[in-house]
Amino acid sequence: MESEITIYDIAREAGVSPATVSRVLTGKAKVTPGKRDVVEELIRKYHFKPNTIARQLSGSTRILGLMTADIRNPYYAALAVECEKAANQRGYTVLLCNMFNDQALEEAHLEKLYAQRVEAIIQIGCRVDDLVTDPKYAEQVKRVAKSIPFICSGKLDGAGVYSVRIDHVFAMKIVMEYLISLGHRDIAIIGGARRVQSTHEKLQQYIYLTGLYGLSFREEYIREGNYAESGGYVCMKALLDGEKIPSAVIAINDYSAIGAMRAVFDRGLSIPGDLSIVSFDNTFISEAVNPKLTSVDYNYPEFGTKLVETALDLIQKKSVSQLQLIPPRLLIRDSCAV
Amino acid sequence: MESEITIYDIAREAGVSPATVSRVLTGKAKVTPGKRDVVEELIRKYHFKPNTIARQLSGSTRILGLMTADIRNPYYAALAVECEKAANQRGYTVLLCNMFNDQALEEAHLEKLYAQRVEAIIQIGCRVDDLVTDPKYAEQVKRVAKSIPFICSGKLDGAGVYSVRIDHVFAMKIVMEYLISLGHRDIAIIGGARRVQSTHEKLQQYIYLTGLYGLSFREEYIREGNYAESGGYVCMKALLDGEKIPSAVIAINDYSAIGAMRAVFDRGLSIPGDLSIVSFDNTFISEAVNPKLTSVDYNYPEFGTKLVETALDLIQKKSVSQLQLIPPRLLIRDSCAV
DNA sequence: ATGAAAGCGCTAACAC
DNA sequence: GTGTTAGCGCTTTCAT
Repeated sequence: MESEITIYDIAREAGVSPATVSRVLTGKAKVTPGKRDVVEELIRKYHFKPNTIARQLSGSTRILGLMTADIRNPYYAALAVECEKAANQRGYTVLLCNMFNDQALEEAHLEKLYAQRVEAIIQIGCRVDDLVTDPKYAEQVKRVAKSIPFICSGKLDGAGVYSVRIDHVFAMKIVMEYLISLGHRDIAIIGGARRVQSTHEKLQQYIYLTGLYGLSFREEYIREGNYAESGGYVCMKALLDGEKIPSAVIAINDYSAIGAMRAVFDRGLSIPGDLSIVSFDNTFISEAVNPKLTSVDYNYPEFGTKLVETALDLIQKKSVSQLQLIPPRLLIRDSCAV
Repeated sequence: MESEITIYDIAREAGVSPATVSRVLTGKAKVTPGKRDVVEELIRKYHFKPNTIARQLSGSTRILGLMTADIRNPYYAALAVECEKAANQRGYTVLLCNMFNDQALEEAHLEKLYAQRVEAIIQIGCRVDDLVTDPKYAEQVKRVAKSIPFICSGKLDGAGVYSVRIDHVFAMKIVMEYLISLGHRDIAIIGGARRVQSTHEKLQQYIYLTGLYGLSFREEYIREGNYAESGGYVCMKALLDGEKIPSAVIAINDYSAIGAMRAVFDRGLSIPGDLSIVSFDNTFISEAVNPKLTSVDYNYPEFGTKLVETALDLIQKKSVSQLQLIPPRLLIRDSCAV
């Protein structure tokens, strides 16, 4: 481990001032070509890299804080990666924090990002997903949002933060109308929880459309679950044991869908022969299972880009709409039939 | 957005010097209880958080750089998350960089982490996976490794870096011996590429054990693929079209396994009835498919912890073995039969 | 125990 | 254009 070289070393050897070295580094000011060459030559010679920390201390950090519920979940991974790409393209670095769906970690990371002086914080998942906002967390966020723009993929009532989220009402609409167009009248929805805003919106829309199109409405066609494979399995099992088996099932996400599929296969039934399935999220899972899942795609590149652009606009004090909706689209594959 | 409060503000209001505020912040020196209380009260009152960047500039950063091939891949996600946990538990923060399997990004991120003055760099995936090291990259790493410890999950010849990796030879051994104990004699291996060190080791061991146990050896039982679902599908398809269909197939990872399964099902065959399958990686995919996959688990918590501990030992100038092997284990589920 | 002051490595305002 | 000089916000000697 060697001691590190600084702009002073370069300046001394080049016979110029540190400021000049800084100028060629930033490229923001004119430098006589001759001197510039000498300095650049030295930089190359020593493989000199300016200390990012020092730069940040006397300027902006150009770092965006990104808090995700759990990066191991493909939904979050896909979105996080798009945010990272979008940020990088715009000259920003992303500092990623995993919350593991743990509220204590969520609070700790928020403080950490603030202490790190990131220029904006983007949160996807955890308490910003709740239907009814936790006032304690809203209070905490409100405080940091006074000095740093805060953008989330859900909502946080009372904190005055910005939201960029999927239009879940529309998502449900395209799914239902697709199934209806296929002739389905007995449609169930499984796997999510009402306390989650996105699921709540979908459920509301499901009920509304059931009425609108005069479909058969049954309480037991709405089955809450844990968003995991196990939840989908349990829900579908119960559905298959019910008095009237639906002809189509909407799974709240891909995990729930594969659990549901397993329950169907266990019963010796086939998909889409005996039962049609649609899911939300369109992670790689949709492509990987057999049959491939028809799924609602959340348009991750656009979603991530919008999240980041909103953050950057806010950093530049531009005025931004408090709520922006991303339109999802249906990807038709092989899991649905009449 | 408000201007930010500093230790000077706290010091002034508390009637002490900035140094004293710093002392209560770090907790490394004695402060008269009375003064400490006043300062702590003020810190709470203003929700003051010391600027991490300034702290880093005059001290250590306590940041570990983590470069992953692609965090969307569950294998990397699982490992990255364990590294993050291990680091956090030891008072370190992780700066995550995604390389998207792109060599230009790999180089850029390496430089970025160096410029960021992380205390050590851990790389999982990309060129450290190559069987034959890219001398250009080795050179670059060697340079940064002069001032920062570099640890990887593969190898990098000539760069003098540290390796913590899976014992792939042993991994292959437990898989083969398990299949042999079940009575299989016609075993194929699909999905990986020889130019990848881990796959190369497995293939060597496969050939060795095939000879040792007198199994039927056929060139066409070794089929290279792209580590993705599509590769597994193609390989299995070819195997099913071959003159002698194997009774068991070893897939290089879970993705390849599900592709292979799809090919088997397409053919109207069953697993494990007609064909047994084992995979490596044991990501959540193994649990999610039907039948559940018997898979080699890479012991992610231990793997991640060892990676981080090695980094921290190196930071503290402790002497560490250049190569450490993590023993994998076989998780038996439902995808194998006689 | 505590304050004054130097310094971490860079950028930027200000002269020249 | 370029050098000089202040900071950026904190930690850490060094006195006292």
